[in-house]
Amino acid sequence: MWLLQSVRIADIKAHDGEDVTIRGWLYNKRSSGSIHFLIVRDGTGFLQTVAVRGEVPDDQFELCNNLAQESSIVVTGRIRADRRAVGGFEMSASSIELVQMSEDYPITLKEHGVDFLLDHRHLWIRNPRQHAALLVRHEIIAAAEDWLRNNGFIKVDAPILTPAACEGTTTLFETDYFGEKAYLSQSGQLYNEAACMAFGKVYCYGPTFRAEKSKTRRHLIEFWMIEPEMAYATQEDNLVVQEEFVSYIVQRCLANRREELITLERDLSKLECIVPPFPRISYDEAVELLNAEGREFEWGEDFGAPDEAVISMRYDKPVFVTSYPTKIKAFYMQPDPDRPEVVKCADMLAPEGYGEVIGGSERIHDFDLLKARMREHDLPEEAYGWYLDLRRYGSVPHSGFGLGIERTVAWITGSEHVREMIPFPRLLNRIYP
RNA sequence: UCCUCGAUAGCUCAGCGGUAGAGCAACCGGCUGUUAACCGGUGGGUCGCAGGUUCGAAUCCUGCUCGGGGAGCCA
Repeated sequence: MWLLQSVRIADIKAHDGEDVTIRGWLYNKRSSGSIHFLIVRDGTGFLQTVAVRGEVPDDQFELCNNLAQESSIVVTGRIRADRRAVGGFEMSASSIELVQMSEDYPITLKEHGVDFLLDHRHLWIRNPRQHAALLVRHEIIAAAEDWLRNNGFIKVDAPILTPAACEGTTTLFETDYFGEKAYLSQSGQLYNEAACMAFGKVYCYGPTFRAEKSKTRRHLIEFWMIEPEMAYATQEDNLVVQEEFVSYIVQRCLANRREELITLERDLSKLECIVPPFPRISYDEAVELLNAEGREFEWGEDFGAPDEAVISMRYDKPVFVTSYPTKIKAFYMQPDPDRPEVVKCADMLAPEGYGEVIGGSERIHDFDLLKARMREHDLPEEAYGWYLDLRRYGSVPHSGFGLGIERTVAWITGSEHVREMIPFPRLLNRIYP
C-alpha cells in the first residue's frame, strides 16, 4: 500500500505543516558540511528536502554524502513554506531511506548534444523540460478526446495493419501478412468514413507511419493522429468544428498545464488569443500573397515549409488555407462543383511558423466520381471494393480531418522540434531506444 | 537524394603542422541556506574509420561511416 499512502509532490501545498513521506528519485544535491539540500522528484513534481546533521540519524546523514543523481530514495519529514525553496515549499527531513544507489547517471545537469540525449531517451524523459512537454502532450490528447466525447463523437478505432495504401502508394512500411503484403497505416480515415455511416460522428486516435526520408524539425517516422469524421457534414461544418476543437484544446492546456508551459518558457499571451473564429484564406489568395512577397510561386504547386511560414506569420491565430488544386490533393476529396479544378478542403496552419497541424476535407460521396478519381490515381479497385460500397449503400456528403498530435504539442509548448514531443521518437535511421 | 556543418576524456567543447587541454561528471577533502552551489586535490584520451602528403598529422588532402541544420519528399 505504498502508492495510496504516499503524498504526491504535485499536491504538497495542501500538506503545509504535516509530516509526509515522498517516494522518489534524487534529481540534484547541494551539500554544505552539516546540511544537505536534496532535490527530490516523484514523477509529479520536484521538492527541495533539507537534511541537517543531528536532525536525521547519523548514518542517514553520512549516506547523503555519497548519494548519486537519480538514486531512488524515500524521504520523510515536515512540509513548510519557505521562500528560499523553488516552488515555495520544502521539507525538513527526519529520515532518508535508500532504495537503490544510482551509479554514474549519464545525463548531468549541464548541456548535452542531441545525439547523446536521443540515445538516452529512456532517461531523458525524467528531465524537467521533457517531463513538462510530455505532460502537455497528455493534456492535449485528453482535451481532444473530452471535446469529441462531449460533442457526440464515438471512438471507433481503425486498424494499423492495412491491405492497401490510404493515400499515394509511396512511403509505406511494408510487412508480411501470412504470405500477403500488408502495410502499416498512414491514416485511419477510410475506415472512419465507414464508421461515420454507422454512428454519425466518429473519431479514431492512433499511430501512423510514413517511410519518408524526411529529416526536418516537423517530421517523425511514427506519429500520432486524431481523426474525426462526420456524416451529413459539409466542409463549412468541418471548419467550424475544427476551430472549436483546437481552441478548446489550447485553452485546456492553459488552464490545466500552466506550470508546465511556464517551465517551458512559453509566451502564454500567444495561446490566450486562440479562440474562434480563425482566419481563412483561399489557395488562390495565398498564391497571390506569396507572389506579392516575391516568392515566384505558380498556381498548381504545393506549398513548401517556407511558403507556409510566410502565410501563417501574417496571423496570430491558426489560419485555414482552403480550396487547393484538385491535382495536388488526395483522390477522395470533393471537387468544388462550380470549380472542379479545386477541392473542398482546408489545411490549418498553426501560428508562429509551426506549419500544418490539420488537414481536412469534404469527401467524394458520388459513386461514379469516386471510381473515376480512383482510376486516375491508378488505385487497385479490388482493394477498395469495401470503400466504394460506402457510395453504394446510402451515401451522403461527409467531412473530416486529422490533427497531428506532435506538431500540435510543438506549437502549444513553443518547442523547436517534434522529436521531443513524443516519448520515444522514431526518426530517420533511429529506432533506439 | 541534394546543399551545408560537424566527429578530440563519461558529457559539452577548445586546440587547426612540432608528442593532448578546460569546464562539468567520477573519486578524496572543506564548508549550516544552497538554487546548473562553491573552494582545494586525484584519476581519466589509438583525437570516428581507412588511405595519402610531410622529417613530423588531432591539425592538410581523398574516400567511407555516423550525426546536426536545411531542402526535397510529406492529408
